[in-house]
Amino acid sequence: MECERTAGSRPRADAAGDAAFDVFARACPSRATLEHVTGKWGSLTLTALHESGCRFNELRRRVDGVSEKMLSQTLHALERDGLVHREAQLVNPPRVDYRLTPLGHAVAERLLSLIGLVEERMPEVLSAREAYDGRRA
Amino acid sequence: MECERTAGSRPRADAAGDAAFDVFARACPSRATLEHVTGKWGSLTLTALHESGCRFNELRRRVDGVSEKMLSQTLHALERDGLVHREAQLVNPPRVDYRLTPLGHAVAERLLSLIGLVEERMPEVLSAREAYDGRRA
DNA sequence: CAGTATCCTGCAGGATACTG
DNA sequence: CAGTATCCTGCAGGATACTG
Repeated sequence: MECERTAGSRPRADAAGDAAFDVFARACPSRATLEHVTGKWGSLTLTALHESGCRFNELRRRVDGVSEKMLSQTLHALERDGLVHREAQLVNPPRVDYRLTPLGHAVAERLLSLIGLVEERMPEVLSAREAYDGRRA
Repeated sequence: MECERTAGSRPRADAAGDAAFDVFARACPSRATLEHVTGKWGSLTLTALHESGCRFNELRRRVDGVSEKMLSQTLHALERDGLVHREAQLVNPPRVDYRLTPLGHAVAERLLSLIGLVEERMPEVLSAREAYDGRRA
């Protein structure tokens, strides 16, 4: 599943006369998934669900600051990519549980490894920032 | 360097009367670095420089689709965070070389590990998408 | 409870022009 | 070559209201 990960790489429209054809749609599909995973709400949702599955409103509380709209949208994207499993019980009031799929857990682990590294090394980052700002002031 | 990673978590302004004080500035600083690293241009720049350091315009060619403005902005953010080292030679025409710092390489490796996983497992993602779209159509 | 539907706006980031 | 400065616009995403 290797392909150009470059974002703007627009494969030239070699079939002529298809001006309306969305060349971006042909861009590497893994980029979209990566954006779902690393985006602000996606990464927070993934790490929250990595701890344990839960219901919609509980998730809203765990992912502090997320709106209903964005959480719903994020969950749909992650479910569509096969990272999140949604299980709705047909009861009243409705009860819907979300949890990560095995793939979702695997992705969350790599993501947490990256996050962990950055957090560990924040002292270095912070002093680099001071040095950088000092050079300009 | 552990702290709440939740994005909207706004520590309540406990010191009264500082309405103008930017509470967001107190949010976890690692989140900003994470966004520089995982953002569209940040991730592309990091992986490009991980292969080898290079000059500005060479980098522009490697990171296909990036504008001068965004590449410049991205490099400043990564340099400020201590992930990229910038070395300018005072010659004419100017020559500036960019390369990753040791921290930059460490971060790039974890990032590439995440990207690699997602690319490996794209067949699963793609079939999950088909299933999801099928359920709705 | 678990969402969807609308409206609206700030700002990321593209296009373009200019510079040491 | 290696950038900076301006202008401008699409759209991510917040606020608000509504629903099965």
